[in-house]
Parts: sequence; structure tokens; C-alpha cells
Amino acid sequence: MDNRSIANLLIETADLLEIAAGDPFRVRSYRRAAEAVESTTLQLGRLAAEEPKKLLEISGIGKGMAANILEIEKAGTLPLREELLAKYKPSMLELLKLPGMGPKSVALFWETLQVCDIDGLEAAIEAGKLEDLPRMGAKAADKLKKGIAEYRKNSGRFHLDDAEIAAEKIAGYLLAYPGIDRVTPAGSLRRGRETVGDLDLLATGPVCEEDKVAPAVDYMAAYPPIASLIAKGANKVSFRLSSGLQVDVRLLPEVSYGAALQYFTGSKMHNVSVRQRALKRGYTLSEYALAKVEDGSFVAGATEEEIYSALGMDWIAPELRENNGELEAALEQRLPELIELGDIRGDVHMHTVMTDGRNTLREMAEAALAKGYSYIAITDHSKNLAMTNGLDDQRALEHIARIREIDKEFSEIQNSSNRQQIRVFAGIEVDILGAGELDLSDEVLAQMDVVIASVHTLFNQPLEEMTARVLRAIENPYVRILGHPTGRMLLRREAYQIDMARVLKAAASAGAAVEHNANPNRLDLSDRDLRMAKEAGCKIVVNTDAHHTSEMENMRYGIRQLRRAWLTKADVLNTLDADEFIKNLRPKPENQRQNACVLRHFRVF
DNA sequence: GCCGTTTTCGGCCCGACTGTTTTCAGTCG
Repeated sequence: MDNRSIANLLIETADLLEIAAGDPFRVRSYRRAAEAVESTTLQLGRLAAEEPKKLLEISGIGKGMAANILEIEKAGTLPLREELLAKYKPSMLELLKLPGMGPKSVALFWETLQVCDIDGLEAAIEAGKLEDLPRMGAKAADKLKKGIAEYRKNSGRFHLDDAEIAAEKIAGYLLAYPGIDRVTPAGSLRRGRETVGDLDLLATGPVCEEDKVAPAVDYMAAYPPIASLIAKGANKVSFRLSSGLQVDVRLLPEVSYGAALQYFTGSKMHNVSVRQRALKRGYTLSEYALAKVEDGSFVAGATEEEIYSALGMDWIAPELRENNGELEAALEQRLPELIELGDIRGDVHMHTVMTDGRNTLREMAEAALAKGYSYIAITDHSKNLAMTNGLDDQRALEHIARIREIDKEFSEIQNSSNRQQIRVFAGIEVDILGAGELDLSDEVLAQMDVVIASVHTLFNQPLEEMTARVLRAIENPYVRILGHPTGRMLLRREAYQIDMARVLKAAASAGAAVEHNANPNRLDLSDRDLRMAKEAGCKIVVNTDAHHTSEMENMRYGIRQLRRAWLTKADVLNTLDADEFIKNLRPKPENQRQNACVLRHFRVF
């Protein structure tokens, strides 16, 4: 079993244990173990089979947890989880996903109302049964009702990274079959949408020709992780994985691969529009080929490029295929040259063991160097995030001193060898408090290269109040970057209400940058927000907010979103080299004052 | 259930916010 699945079982056990009012520290140890399992680079499945003693070397995994992991490998589950599931219901784990719903409420509803699933909860709310319960009232019921609506809107969709990992595994399996030489994800995954409803995969190769594809289809249908087979056709297999993700795999001959890719990539509106244009030119486009209307003769089909080209268009990057003007641009050869992963020179939002990160300052710098970045900023949390051991003024100053040392050391390494240079900037992610003030002093912030101001709490504030708070924070001249300004957290909860247009305008006029968080599981901007930011003239920075060296890899997902917003290299600040980046971040106030002096000087004389 | 030790048991990131209370439990980050 892969690490993520093992971790999920441990998390489920922790959730159930919490509902059962088990020892909170025991619960935490299950969660810690799950985190350790997920972040280790070791393959636990293989380790458990070959060298089980090595499991104990992982921090957070002791004797009991190692036994649990061995049991998971052997039986696919662990005894405690089974025991708890016999007492409670699996659907309670889903109830926990509702915003505002925790283990105590799940237990309460089960014990008093025998409610164990979302439908049951909804019925209980409608019947007004919740309000008789202790600590429950009209407002709480209303909140849950909204939570249910939000959950239903998003359920069944998966984060881009989860879909991509699943796609890579299936592609690996298919490519191991002799005679299949290309597998490409299509659909919303290929378009880079931040959530994916189901997975479309296209495969081709010599064995995918119409008359000999059957054995390859059988092979696909025998993919071991399949939880349930939905359909098996002549060249198509549909199935569901245990995560609930539905996958459609199509095996297609090479001659029509491009047409199929174009067709299954969508979006629907883009395809409708392309076909209308094809018809005007006397062509008809299907998933098999672009053909002449008059006699059905083949025009193009093997690649997307030849299809778009036959229609007089440049090839359109999948991220742009939303019928948002990309066809017109393609016809007039004015499609933007979209930003690429390789354009990014630095990642300026990351955490270390000083607060809630999992790696040290040095490890983060080494990892960034290995990735070829020319700079990073270490931006640990400030004190208001007490759970992360956030830095107060004093510790922040010590933090800066340590970063300066590492920065010096890494530039010396560069001088004494041929290694590439990396700059390490000192930074902080400060909290925007209730009145818009920050939780560290200006004296300390002034010494930072990168100050990111973020809202971490206060989710239920009215729009006006929340907007005012963020606007006030931007007024602080030391705020260089506005962190996750929308508070939008996909699949988990509603965004907090904020007037983005005003915030972006204020950031643009103050010269502060806005951040796009590349981590698919965190707070970020939508492609609409990103387009708005560009239009407002905002500087944009894309960061991974890495809490672990491996999370730096998430940059590629962030880039997909930037591409969907039609952004180019010139639109994104951290494509600049280190010196230019710092120069273009919001200038420090002392520089602004200097500038003001110079201006006055000119006026007088 | 893990960890570390002042070795075999005691401690385990903590503070803000909300909606219910009328002093606090539950949830969240």
C-alpha cells in the first residue's frame, strides 16, 4: 500500500478515536504518525515487508504504530479502526468534513438523535431537533445547513495534485504494457483546473489499433487498485478508485490521437466554438478526425497542432481552452507566451522547524539550491499563531541573524566551488489581527527582506469589516506581500468574504505584491482573482508555502493556475533574479522617504 | 501512543473566536 493510503487509514482511526472520546494524546499520536508517513520519502509498504525494524527510525512511529503499519500492509486495515467502525458508522467520518462539525458534535448527534450521516443531519435540522440539544441554537443549525450546501457543491471533486498522482500511476501501469507508447491525461486535469471531477486518460501505440486492442483493454481492466469496474467497452475502461475518483481510460489508434486529445480535453464551450469555426470553413471536427464536410475525407487527426493549424489557428495551450477569447487570439497569432515552471527563480514563502515546518533552515536552502532556484525567503509564522510556536519580536530577531549566517555561508560555498549561488532572504509571515494591525513591531519588520501579511483566523467576519482589516494591513509600509488574500480554501470551507477588487487596487497603489499559493490544499487565488490582479496592476508572486522540502514541488500546480489566468513571465515577480526581485518588491519606507526628499528638492529648486 | 529521560512514567505546540452560555465547550488554525 502506498504511504498516502496508510496515512489516510491512520487519520480515519484518529477521527474515530476522537468521536469515541478517546485519549486526546493518543489521538494526536495517530495524527503525528500519519504526517510522518506522508512526508517520509521511504516506501513504507516495502519497508514493512523487508525491514520492519527500520520503521522505528521514523520520528513519530514507535512500537505500537509500527505494528499498526505492518497490520495495514497485511490486512489492509488495523484492529482499532475495525473495532471503532463496529461501534460507530463510516459515514460519521464524512460528517466530520462539514465546517463547524467536530468529533464532539458528531458524538452528540449520534447519542441523542441517532444521526450518523449528512442526510440525517439535514433532516434533523429541518425538523428543528438540533435546537433542543445542549450548546445548539438557531445560529449553529444555520451554520451547519450552509456547511452542508457547501460540502455538496464540492464533494466528488478532487484536488489537482491528487488527480495527477493517480493519473501518473495509471500511466505508469499502462506504459509497462508492450505496444503502448503514449499516455496523456485529458479533461480538466490537462486544462489545469484546480479541482477535477473525473479523470480522463488517453493512450495510444501500435496495440491500440482497432482490430487488436482487446487484450490491452483487458490489461487495463485488471489494474490492481481498481475498487469497482464501472464499464468495459471495445476501447474504453471506466472504473472507480478507492478514493472515489472515477477514471475513464481510452485506447486509441495513433491516426486519431490528436483529435481525441482535442475532443476529450475540452472544455465543452471551447469545443463547441472550435466546431462552429470548422463548419464555417467546410470542415467537421469529431473525436476521430477533422474531415471535409462534402465528402468526409480526412484532413487532420494525429496531432492537435495539425488540427488547429488546418483551422488557421495557432495551437492553444490546454489551460486557455475555456472559450475566453483564446480562439480569436489563436486566429490572429496573438496568444500570450504563458509563464512556465522554468521561469520561476525563487520561492519566497516557506516555513522551518522554528515554527510549524518540518525541515531546518539549512535543509530548505539545500533543497532550493538543488531545484536550481537562485533565492528563497524563509518566512516562519509570527506569535499570533501560537500553535505553531510563532516568533515574537525577540525570536524573530534571532531568526534573522541565523538566516543572515546561512546566507553568508551559501555565498561562500559558491565562491569556493563551482556550485550555483543561492540567496536566503529573511522573512516572516505576520498575522493580520482584528483591527488590521500586525502582531510584530515595525522595528522588527523593518529588518526583514520579505514580510508577508496573512489572515489566519476571523473567517466569519462581515465583508466590510474583513476588507477594512486587510486594507489597514496594506497601509503598513513594511508589508511587502499580501498572503493568500482571499482566504479561499478549496473543497473545505467557504472563503471569507472580502472585496477583492478594492484589496487588489489598494495593494497595487501601495506597491505591495499579492501572493498566489501554489499548494493545491491551501488558501489561494482563483484564476479570476489572478486576472483581476493583473488588470489592477498588482505585482503577483507565486509561492509554495512549503512546510517540508518536498512541498516545494507544488510550484508546478501554482504555475498551472497562473497559465489559466493568461499570465506571462513578465506578470510574475519571482521570475526576476534575486536583486531585481528585492528591488521590485514594495520599497522599504526609508527609501520612499528618500524618494520624497528628492522630489521636494526638485520642486524647490 | 510517542518520546525522553532527572529511564519506566509524565508530559505531550496554545490562543482566538463563536455561540452558547452567564463561565465555557467546541472548533479551528
